[in-house]
Amino acid sequence: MNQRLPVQGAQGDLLRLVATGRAESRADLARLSGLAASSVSLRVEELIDAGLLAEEGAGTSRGGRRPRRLRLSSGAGVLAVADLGAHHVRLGLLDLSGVPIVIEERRCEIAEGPRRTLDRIADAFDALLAEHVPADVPLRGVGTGIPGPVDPATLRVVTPSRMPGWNEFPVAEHLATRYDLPVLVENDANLMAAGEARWWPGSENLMVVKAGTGIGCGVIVNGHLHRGRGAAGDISHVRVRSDSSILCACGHPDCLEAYASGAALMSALAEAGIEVTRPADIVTLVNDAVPEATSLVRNAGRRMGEVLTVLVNFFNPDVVAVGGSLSAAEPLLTSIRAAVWERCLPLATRDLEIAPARAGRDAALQGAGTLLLEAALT
Amino acid sequence: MNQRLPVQGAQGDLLRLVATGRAESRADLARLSGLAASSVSLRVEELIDAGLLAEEGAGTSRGGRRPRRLRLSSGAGVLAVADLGAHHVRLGLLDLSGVPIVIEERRCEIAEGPRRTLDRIADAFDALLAEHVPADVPLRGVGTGIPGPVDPATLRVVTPSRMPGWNEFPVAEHLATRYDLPVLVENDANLMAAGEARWWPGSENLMVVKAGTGIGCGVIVNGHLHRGRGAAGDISHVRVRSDSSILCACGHPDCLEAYASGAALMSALAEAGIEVTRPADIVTLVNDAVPEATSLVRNAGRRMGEVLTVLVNFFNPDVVAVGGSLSAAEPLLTSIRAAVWERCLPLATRDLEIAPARAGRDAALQGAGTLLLEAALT
DNA sequence: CTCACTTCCTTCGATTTCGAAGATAAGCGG
DNA sequence: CCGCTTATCTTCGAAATCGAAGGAAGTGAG
Repeated sequence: MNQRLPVQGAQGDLLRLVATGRAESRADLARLSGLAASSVSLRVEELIDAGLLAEEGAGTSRGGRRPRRLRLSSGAGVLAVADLGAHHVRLGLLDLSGVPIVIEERRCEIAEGPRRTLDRIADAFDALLAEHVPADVPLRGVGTGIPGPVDPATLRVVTPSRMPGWNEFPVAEHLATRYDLPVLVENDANLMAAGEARWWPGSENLMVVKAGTGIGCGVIVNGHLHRGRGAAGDISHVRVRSDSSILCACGHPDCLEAYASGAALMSALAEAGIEVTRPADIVTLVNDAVPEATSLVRNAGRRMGEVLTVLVNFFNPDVVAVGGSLSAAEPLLTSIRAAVWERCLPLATRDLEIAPARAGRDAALQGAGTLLLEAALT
Repeated sequence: MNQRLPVQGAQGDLLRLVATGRAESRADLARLSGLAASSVSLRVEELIDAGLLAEEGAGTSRGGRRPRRLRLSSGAGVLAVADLGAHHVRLGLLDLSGVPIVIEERRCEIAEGPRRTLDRIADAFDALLAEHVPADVPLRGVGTGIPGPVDPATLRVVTPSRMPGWNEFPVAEHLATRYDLPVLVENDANLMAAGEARWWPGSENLMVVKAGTGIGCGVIVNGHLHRGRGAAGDISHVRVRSDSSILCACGHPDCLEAYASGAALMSALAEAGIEVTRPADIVTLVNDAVPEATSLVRNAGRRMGEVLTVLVNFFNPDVVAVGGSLSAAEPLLTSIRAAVWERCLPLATRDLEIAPARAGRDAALQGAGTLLLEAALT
């Protein structure tokens, strides 16, 4: 039903390796795919004839003949991706290697419900396609990130906390009525993790924490997004050790989110008489050395670190990447690190890197691109 | 260097599918391996000629012709596996499908150091081989479980807590001097998890908790043992919420192990004037309805449940299997369940099964068999 | 019992993949 | 400039794999 890329057999694997940037030459492909060099040459030939791959000059020598560089042909197709937030949507077009063609941000109230929101996104896609993509370059896939849990089996939104009207809405089906293409619907933190993974080559196991208004987390195991039964990666409703007791929106007391999320920090600041409207404002306050803000952020980092301690011991990742708008506040990362180093097993922290996210603002869109390419090739 | 099984190419995959019990017929193999039915027939023919596979009667029809059942030939080889504890070792021989040929338990003090201990094990292997295996049936691999952390890169023991003389000892190298074969050295909880995984067909993501003298945990992700950087699965040194403060052997206060391990329960019972020597004795007390014991076990279960809550939200497994000698105490599982159901996200517990381990006492040996077969086929 | 249907397994020619050998194209040291 | 080394890529016969077709052996409905 879905119009997939016209590739068969081993071609898909080769195309994927080039698209994800892991391979740049026929020799790379032979090494990474496990195929014989001769077979690789044959398939690459076919892919070039089909207009999907292109040769582009020579790469740098590694001591012998220089490789002939391969890249995805710009006519191979584009992907339309979006990342939905509470009050805005970030969306754009990528080529098949995940490189942005155009990305923009629009206001968009998720509370307007799924139909209007999704139609707005689709309209925006159509406008961008008309403006930025030649008519003969095909759209190969459509994907969106959702700020709530998505059931991977049905691609529906399930029990979202701040998305009235979205519960059990069949997002993928709705988009599929407009696009006869592979459709991706995924939690936003998961997309961010998938996007971040490309920036940590060599690291197979990652935790990616999104510290923004809420606290999200995505998990990469063996280079692939781990979904579990659909809810994997949640860390925001872990109970933290505390003297006081705050009731979280989820109905349980003392969730991490109630202490360390951007939303929690903003209300704590309000109580101290400092009004802010976005988590990014907290970063500004910290940079301006407002003591209340710094202390709050440090506290949040320590609490997040205590939770991460458990998960680092258990999951033992290579990297914990911290992103989201709050992550720009230096003391956050410092406090997370301190808590994890102090409490974790030496074996677990031996080669662990706790670092700022590398993918930047478009991490989720890039992740959507990666996963969509996978879907279009399978 | 290591004498591997005389298989090449696709033969290994097919043999593995039969050995692990996932395939019983050529048709199964075709479905699971992705090979064409004709290719499967050819390879199976070769494996039968090589004496590795055997045909054995007919299976049950699924609505058409009955399949011709395949099993590993009994002459294909045996595996020698051991599971080392603090004061004893459980060891035996398995056929290549992991079915026990002979298993026995011997006293053995791990504190005697690695050389004497490992030589004892090897002597026991040799004796069992001489007695139970015809001389023309080859030994295909040797493996042992270690009650401490094992670095998967070097197969050495690293910073074990109750194994004097073992730190940094190259266990695999030492065994390899006696056996020119694939050698497996792995943490005991990991082996147990690998063994348990076979008993949960259809479940790809498992947590296996071993509640004995200590608290161990192994993780199966996508059907494979997750090692992380070598320390994955540790849950015993997570900080628990507590009014009091107990210093754990690891140097940190309030580790789960200090509250909920068999060792911790035994010393708590001793304080109440009830002397026991093994965690299994606690189970007896609980079954005899000794109130102190029941209350302690219930408390331990609750604490373990609180820790598992975090991990279930994060990892979102299909199954949490609870084994180890303490797991025979009913209230343990009940309290774990109660804590997890109460606090976890509905999406995470929707289809979650928290159940007693199924593999029984030989779980670790079976796991060693599974992993060794893998090693012998790669 | 017969007939339609399903599943299992094999046969055989077409296709794909492999791998050894060689051609091509660099870097490097004298 | 010239050999020596390294790496990339192609050629071509051998081997593995595929897939369509068909035979074998069962189930179930009428």
